[in-house]
Amino acid sequence: MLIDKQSRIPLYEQVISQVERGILTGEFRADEQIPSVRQLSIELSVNPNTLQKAYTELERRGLCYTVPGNGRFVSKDAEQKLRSMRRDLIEKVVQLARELKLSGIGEDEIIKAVKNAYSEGGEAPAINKEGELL
Amino acid sequence: MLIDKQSRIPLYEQVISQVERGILTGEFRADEQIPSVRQLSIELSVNPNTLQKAYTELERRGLCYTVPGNGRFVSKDAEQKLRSMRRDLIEKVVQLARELKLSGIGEDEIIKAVKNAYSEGGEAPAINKEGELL
DNA sequence: TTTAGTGTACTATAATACATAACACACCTA
DNA sequence: TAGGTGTGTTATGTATTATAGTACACTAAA
Repeated sequence: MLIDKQSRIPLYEQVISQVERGILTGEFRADEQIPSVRQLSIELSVNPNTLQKAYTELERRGLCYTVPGNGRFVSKDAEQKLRSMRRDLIEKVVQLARELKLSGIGEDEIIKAVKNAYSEGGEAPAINKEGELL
Repeated sequence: MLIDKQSRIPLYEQVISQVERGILTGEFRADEQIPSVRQLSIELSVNPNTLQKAYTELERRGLCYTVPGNGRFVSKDAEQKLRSMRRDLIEKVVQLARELKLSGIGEDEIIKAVKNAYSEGGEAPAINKEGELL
């Protein structure tokens, strides 16, 4: 598990993403235990409460469950649920794009805006060697 | 000029990006005046101080200059400077990627991480209809 | 039973970051 | 002079994030 303490992304959100990524890649399988808040707090040098927040959210999403006094485990349908959730998000994007198209906004404009939005959040603008917006 | 007040990206950063985008697209040309802090504060319903912060940063980057009592204008070499700046950022990414490659980390892993990082910041995870990480 | 490891809950605090409000001042143009 | 520019300052409010510290209940294992 890797996190970036310099990032603008909150630590607990990074942890959520990392666990979700682990589920999708097969690193964390159904009914397998995920690292405890205390263990992970040491490994990442992060406050246990921060991890508690991340895990609570993962549980709210139905991706893991708790066995009191024992630990936290990946839900049986976690992977399926994750793929479903992400498909839904993609679908929303598609729907929005359709509306924008009807409004007369060009596809290039949308793509530029999206990539521009991404570049704003990070340090690597979407641009080629000639300095052109892609 | 469009901004998203719901975005995680600070308003002043959005303004910076929008002006830079305007310079790259030719909307703002060399020695042309850009909207004043007061004018834009009304247009966007944003506090003048927030815009002042954005414009100060643009000036620090050498992309515009101030004529006291008159207004703020695009630098002659703003477009060139912007393209150069963005080329440098791309180059940094390339350098970093080379180091990671030498460390034995696969290209796919880097790309996944980058796209994952982007998806963390927004609402549209980089993933296909099958729910696979791209 | 005891111990150690789990999750959970709560309060308080610190540290930032962001945005606004409300000024005052200097400068230039018309 | 009047009105528009930029600049600078101080104070305030708000939200978010992260930490510290503590306490409690549960379970597995020695």
